[in-house]
Amino acid sequence: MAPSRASELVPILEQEIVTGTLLPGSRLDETLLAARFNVSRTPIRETLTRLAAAGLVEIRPRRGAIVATITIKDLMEMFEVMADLEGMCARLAARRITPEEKIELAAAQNACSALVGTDRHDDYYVLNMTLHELIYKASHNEYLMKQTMDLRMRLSPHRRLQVRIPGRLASSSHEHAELVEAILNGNAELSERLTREHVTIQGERFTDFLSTLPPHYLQATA
Amino acid sequence: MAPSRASELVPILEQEIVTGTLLPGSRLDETLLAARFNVSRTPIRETLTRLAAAGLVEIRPRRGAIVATITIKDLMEMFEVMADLEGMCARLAARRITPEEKIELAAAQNACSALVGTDRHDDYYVLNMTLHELIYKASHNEYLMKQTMDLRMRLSPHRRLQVRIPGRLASSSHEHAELVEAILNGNAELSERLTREHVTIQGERFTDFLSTLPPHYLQATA
DNA sequence: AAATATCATATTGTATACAAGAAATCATTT
DNA sequence: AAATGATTTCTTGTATACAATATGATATTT
Repeated sequence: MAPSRASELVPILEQEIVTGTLLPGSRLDETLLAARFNVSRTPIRETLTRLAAAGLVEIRPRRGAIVATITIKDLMEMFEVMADLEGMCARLAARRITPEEKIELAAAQNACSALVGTDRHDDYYVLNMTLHELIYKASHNEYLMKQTMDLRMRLSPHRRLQVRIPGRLASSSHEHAELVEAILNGNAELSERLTREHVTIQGERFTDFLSTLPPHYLQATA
Repeated sequence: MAPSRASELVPILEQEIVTGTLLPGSRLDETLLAARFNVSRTPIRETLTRLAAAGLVEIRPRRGAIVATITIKDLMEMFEVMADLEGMCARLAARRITPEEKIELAAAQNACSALVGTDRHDDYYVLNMTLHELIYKASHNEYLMKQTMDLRMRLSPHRRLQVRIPGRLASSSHEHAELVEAILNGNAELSERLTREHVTIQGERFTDFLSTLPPHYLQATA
């Protein structure tokens, strides 16, 4: 069955927004997009509607669509929820992880820690993502996994804001090691707590984070 | 600014799905809906796309839209996440509730408990909803509130399945009293735990719940 | 008679045409 | 020269027309 054009376009634009090729605030002109993909405006509109539902695009009535912007307030609220969702994943993973998944998780942790001290930040980013996704999966709750990955996707256009903190990679890796051990040991409470602390931006790190924000994040909600 | 026809139709169909006027599995014929609302198929399609993104409608490529069905597995997973989201709301509410919100919460709790022992189940349902929403609001995390209410909405077409358990109303009210007290006392950990236990279907109640399910919930994912 | 293949019908997905509202430009006034 | 108002242009939102696929009915074969 041939998929509709609209459903083919969703992941393309999604990717461009998530990776930052299309920056928050960019206008998404229906006619231009239609010309670019050689389709009419109809499937473009459907694509934009879907991306809007995922929170990646903002549709302002009669005023067109833009890549979703976000305020510092939104960002803080989403990180707060992200910490809990990931915490829940870890808690359930500690209870439900299978022997096969344990092996995968341990392998991912080793691959990750092997990159500490190197400058291969992009590789680390990918492996880090894999590690976290293995934990989501081990929760054996697909709905939770989807919600968590959706929020992660929605945050990702803004993620690079927090990558720059010096020494973060090393300490992050150490936190991972502890967490993976807790999950492998089946310690649900500890796994949840470690994850929340790992994801939460707290104390001085939070001030550092705020200071790196471009000013437009501080303006009021659109 | 005149809102678009599509955005007007979303809450109408949403309501009909949530209240069960449109039952899970019902076909949503574009032409029929267009005739019913005196619009063309275009805004109908946009409406259906939006409802699909919210999980209330299932769009099967080239095969039309139906009111979303759900399997027992989906239902269990969603309830599990719901327990955590509401727990998080309660935890944050205990920390952040304002004096004004405390007064509202106490009032809602009193109104709720006043109905225990009566047969006004519909009124109780509404007040119960209000009480829970006050807690969401007191979390002072709008994103969390929205996510929680979205999931609640998505579950509501299937909610009446669990209402029937005898004595549930009384014990539910007692749990509320404890919870409200914990929030008013600022006891975050206790508030979270009580909420999770309140929302989670466990032990014998779970078996009761399963036994009330119509058989089609047990079939494999579509 | 049951099963399969073929054809007709109906419904979805896309393109285009049209209508209505917002933004931009230009002229006019102070 | 700046500000305000009217007009034009451009973009979105809706309707309709067309194309492509799935469903259902009919006929044919075993």
